Amino acid sequence: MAPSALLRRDTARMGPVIDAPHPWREDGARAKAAEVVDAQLAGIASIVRFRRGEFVCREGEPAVAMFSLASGAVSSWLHTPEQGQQVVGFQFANDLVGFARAGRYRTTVKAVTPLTAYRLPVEALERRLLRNPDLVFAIACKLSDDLYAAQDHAVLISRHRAVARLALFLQRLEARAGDERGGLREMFLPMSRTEIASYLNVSPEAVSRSFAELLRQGSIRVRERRYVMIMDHAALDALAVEPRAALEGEVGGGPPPGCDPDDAPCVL
Amino acid sequence: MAPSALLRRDTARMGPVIDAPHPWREDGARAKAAEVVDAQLAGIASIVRFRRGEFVCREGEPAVAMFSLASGAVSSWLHTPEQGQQVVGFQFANDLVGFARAGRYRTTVKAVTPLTAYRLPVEALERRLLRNPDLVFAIACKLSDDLYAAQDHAVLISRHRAVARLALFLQRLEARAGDERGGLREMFLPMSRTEIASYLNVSPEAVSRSFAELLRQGSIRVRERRYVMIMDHAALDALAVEPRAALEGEVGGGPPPGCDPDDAPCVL
DNA sequence: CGTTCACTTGACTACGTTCAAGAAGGGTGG
DNA sequence: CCACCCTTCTTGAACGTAGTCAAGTGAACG
Repeated sequence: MAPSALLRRDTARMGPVIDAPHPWREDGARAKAAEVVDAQLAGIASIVRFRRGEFVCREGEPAVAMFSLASGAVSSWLHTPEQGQQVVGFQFANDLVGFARAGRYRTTVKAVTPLTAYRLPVEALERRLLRNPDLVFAIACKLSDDLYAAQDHAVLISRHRAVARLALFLQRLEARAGDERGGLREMFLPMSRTEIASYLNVSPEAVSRSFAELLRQGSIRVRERRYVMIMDHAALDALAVEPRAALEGEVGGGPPPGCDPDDAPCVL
Repeated sequence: MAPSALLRRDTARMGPVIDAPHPWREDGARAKAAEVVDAQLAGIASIVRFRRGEFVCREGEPAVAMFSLASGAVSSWLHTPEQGQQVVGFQFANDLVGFARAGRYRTTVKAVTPLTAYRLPVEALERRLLRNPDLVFAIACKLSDDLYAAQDHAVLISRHRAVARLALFLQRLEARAGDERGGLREMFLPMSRTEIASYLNVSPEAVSRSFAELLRQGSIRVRERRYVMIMDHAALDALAVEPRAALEGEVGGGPPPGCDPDDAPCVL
């Protein structure tokens, strides 16, 4: 059962789930009692399954539906200036994919495992959204989570050493999969080395070398290439912290000397 | 008036503005007639001003309000593993900042120009949100815009040549500032070289060298360090396209041979 | 059992970082 | 108004790390 850590889902309830932390509650409160929100979606959702490697949607094509992932994992891709594409994120159970701009999908979404999802047609979805503030609010919370993940991605690929990126990546995956459980835990990496390389923005070779280095120093243990156990979190933390002078200490030193001395912003 | 390109705002109307494109309309339709949405916010907003270098909010502090920017520009910072901080985005007039997670600000927001903003206390804001689906919907659209910007940021800093990053950055700034206007246009860069460096994830030295290179080849013209005019968009495009083998062509070749031959996902 | 693709390992090159020093801009004080 | 100071920015030179090309290994599948 270890491999399913990233793919697990509460199978007791059925139907699409929009589950995100509330931005302004300090405790771990959810955006809204999930049952209420999900009931709004149950009527318009249909179950779809994808095989590994299949596309859930493609960047630039007309956006006809969104997808709430029930089980499995996907990678989200974006075209790059040089005609290639690049992984900008991974999504798992309970995540929402298929976001659109100007009526077209923003990213290409590809199943990296066998996938089960709830398909939510946009017309019906939009009708419900404009009548249920709770539902939109829950989706907004989900969106901000995605925003934060994207920002974290930028921070991740700002580490220079490839091992540092991999170390951070593995720790975040474990945090996402493990949540509350402590102790040593093997986790399943559903994505290929190539996809990891694209996400970390390093060459596949560098990913290999970084895995090798982590193995060499004993911070991780790898089985069958896709099962990873973190043996030494501290060592990984140490790698993530690089000597690089990334604007240490307080940001930019506050108001420059040229500004008025009174500190408080004026409220009119 | 050229310098105000990035800072301009429709001064005809007053009050906070939530203005984002509708995700599912192909034309440039807005999320909702702005007047309706903004009227909801007018009652709870107060005007605040910040001087250059002042902080609108700080990462980790209790989130008491959000801010709708009326004029000026800000930079958003995130702490990095090595105790430093890093620019994850720039926001301008009509943008929303001060997003939170678990009751605390997610980023540090710093004014890079004199700033005017509408302050929206979270309690009042949340009350309005939970009663006005249109309002939440508009904010969700804004959030997805921010998400896309963050993803684009990741794509931007995936270019390894520093000139490529700068070229892309300048083009995006111009696109954001200029919108519809064609032709040569000088634009104002409100942020410092150091902030640009942090956002592009290169050293300040590399930013200098990249500016020098763009100048040398005549693609841009710079005045007083902060006024830039793009002379040759094609040259900048060419720089942004690097030889790098970034997974060219179709992503990952579709379903691997191991999968069933039938192509369509099964809809239950 | 053979073929294919993904992954790994090795050597060379190139770009950016770093360290160090110098130039320029803005603000303050005289 | 000018001179001074501080900060920011620019330029230069050596090092380090990842990219690239190339070959080799392993696994998965037919």
